[in-house]
Amino acid sequence: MQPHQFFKLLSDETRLRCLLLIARHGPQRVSDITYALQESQPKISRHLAQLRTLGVFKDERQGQWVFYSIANNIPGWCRKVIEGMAVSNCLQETYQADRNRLLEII
Amino acid sequence: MQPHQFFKLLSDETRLRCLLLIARHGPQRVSDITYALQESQPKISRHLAQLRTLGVFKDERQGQWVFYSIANNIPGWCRKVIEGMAVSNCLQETYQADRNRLLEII
DNA sequence: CTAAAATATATGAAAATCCATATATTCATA
DNA sequence: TATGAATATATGGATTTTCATATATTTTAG
Repeated sequence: MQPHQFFKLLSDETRLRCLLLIARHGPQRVSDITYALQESQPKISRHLAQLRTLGVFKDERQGQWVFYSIANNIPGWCRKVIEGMAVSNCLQETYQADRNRLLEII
Repeated sequence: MQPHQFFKLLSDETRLRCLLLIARHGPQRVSDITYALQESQPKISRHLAQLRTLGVFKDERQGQWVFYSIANNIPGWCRKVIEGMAVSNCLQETYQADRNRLLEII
């Protein structure tokens, strides 16, 4: 994965929201991410697929659900960026609201 | 500047090359960046303008030349990402070649 | 000193490409 | 069959790039 490709993933707010949610709260079902972000299911599915295709996420089916999580072999510099964001104070209401809705249901 | 906007800047390889060159070697003239990256002058000028418009770069005219450099008031989380990249081992031939061409001429 | 040429950078307009989204549908599992 | 997830297609819109040219500054010629 080239640096600019990784940053392109983070350049879409929906994908960034998915990533940060999972970075903070661990593996999540598509349906729960969809609810937390209040977006359509195909939209979420598409963005998760992009994150998976470039190797940032892995997916795992458990019965009727598919869980997405951060791939365990991502490059160190990616992990550093992700974790840097997760602890940063630059994240606004949107991200906080996502988290609150997720915590309602998990 | 919102996180996804900053990452969108880094999502274009030309902009990332400009940014990393300046992050490592300090303020540079447009013409020198153009030579280092071996791209057309208008192309470089437009990408530098984007980085400036969002507040990542500042520009300063010195006679006939315009120098671009990293703005001194960028958010800490941006600086962290930039410096993280600059010392990372993920940067490939392209970036190294840019640097070599720059060092030829400065 | 002034006018013209040369150099450096920016920009308007058009073309080409790329991206995100919506809707409808399909696939997979229970 | 019902639920959860993925995909196909169409579309609108944004982004990138190029070409030609404009603007600004410096240098050179007269």
